[in-house]
Amino acid sequence: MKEINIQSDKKEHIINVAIELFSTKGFEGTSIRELAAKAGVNIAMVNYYFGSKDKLFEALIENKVAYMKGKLEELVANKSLSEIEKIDIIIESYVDRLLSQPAYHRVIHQELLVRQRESMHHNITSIFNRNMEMVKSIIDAGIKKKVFKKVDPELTMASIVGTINQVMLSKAMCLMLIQKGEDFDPYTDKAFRKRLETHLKQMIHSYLLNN
Amino acid sequence: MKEINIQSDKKEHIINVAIELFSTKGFEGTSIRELAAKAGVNIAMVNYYFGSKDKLFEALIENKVAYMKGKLEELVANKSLSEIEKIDIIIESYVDRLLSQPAYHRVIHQELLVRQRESMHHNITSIFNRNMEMVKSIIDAGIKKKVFKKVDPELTMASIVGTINQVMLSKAMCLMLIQKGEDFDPYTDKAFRKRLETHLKQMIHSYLLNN
DNA sequence: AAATATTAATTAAACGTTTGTTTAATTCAA
DNA sequence: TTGAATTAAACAAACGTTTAATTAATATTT
Repeated sequence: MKEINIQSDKKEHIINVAIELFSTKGFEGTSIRELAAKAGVNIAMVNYYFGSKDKLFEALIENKVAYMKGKLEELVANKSLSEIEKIDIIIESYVDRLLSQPAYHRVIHQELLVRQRESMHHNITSIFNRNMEMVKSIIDAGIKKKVFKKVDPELTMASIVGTINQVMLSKAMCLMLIQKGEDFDPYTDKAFRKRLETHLKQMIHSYLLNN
Repeated sequence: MKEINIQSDKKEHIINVAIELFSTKGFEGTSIRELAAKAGVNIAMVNYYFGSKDKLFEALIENKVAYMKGKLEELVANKSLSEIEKIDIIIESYVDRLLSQPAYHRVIHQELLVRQRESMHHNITSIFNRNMEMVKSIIDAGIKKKVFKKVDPELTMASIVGTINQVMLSKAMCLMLIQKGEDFDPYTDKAFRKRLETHLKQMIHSYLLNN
């Protein structure tokens, strides 16, 4: 069984090590030598598999970006759910997605923050934009039905994602925020995930809902 | 008049060029040669003034970090303002501070995201922590007086800062968010600033206030 | 089934650049 | 004339990448 897709396994292993290193040292701050050493492969293997350091980075992004692709479209089209239920599901899935892959999302976050590789920057923003359109259409529908107040749909989206991103920004800051010791890991802790979900739902509910 | 503090002027000029470059290319992604060229000085001048690239970065951070230092303490102690008025002032000053220096705060943001220079990371988080304590004390006071609901003070802070950070993350994404063209600059536009302030105040009001 | 040929995976070494930093000489200002 | 400011050149180290040789695995032929 081990023999099946050895190359893919090794490629994926390199990608996973790269995510870990890029997330804490940045793309430019990580050398191929360091990456190869930590992954336990020869320096030349990275270029052998991916062609270049830049292409490794592209492969890293595309490897996981498809995740949750059609899910939002399904959710919007679903007619058996109310608008606020849809918003709740979005909050839950965003929290789940970001907290379960903190290193990967920190890499994406970096790429959004700097503008070194313009095409990749564009890829990420356009994906985010599509998600934004979906959320906006849900909020607009809620406003039309007068179950939602006349809020700012775009900035509401920014508040949901921004709150989670703020917590994901730095483990050290997150620990300060929730007053825990260094050994505590907020991103795997179930109770913290629940706390974040509850806060977001309550805040967004009181902002969106009439009465 | 020009002759007064030529060195400080030049140091500050280098710092300002560095902020611009670091914010779009990252610290590791910016070379001293590129920085010197853009600042119109010799390569050796950077080390002559700051000692090293790392120390330039430290100087860059400390140069502006003191800004708004005591203001929050004053605000908390002020007895002629209600809790919600204090929160509003905090929102206004955060929006103002972040939007008027987008490049600088993107550099800080990067340094929080990666953990290359541990001591600087620690400096930034501890400053943020002090601010957080202040906001928390205001919210706690509001809860005690029963003008605020029993909310999550820490995550409320995360929502305020996180919303602004989300908008500051990428100009391209911000433009998508607010559906404007490439030539529009959201960070200098007064109307956008007002829009962000209004959204934050309304959201936080409906979350915090009883009735 | 064994031997051979072919392709893929892996390696150590070297490549030319670029990096941050330093030197030693020169210009400028007090 | 003294000290600071500025320069061009050189430094070693680290960078991403390539090469050429070797080992391992797969396919083909006897």
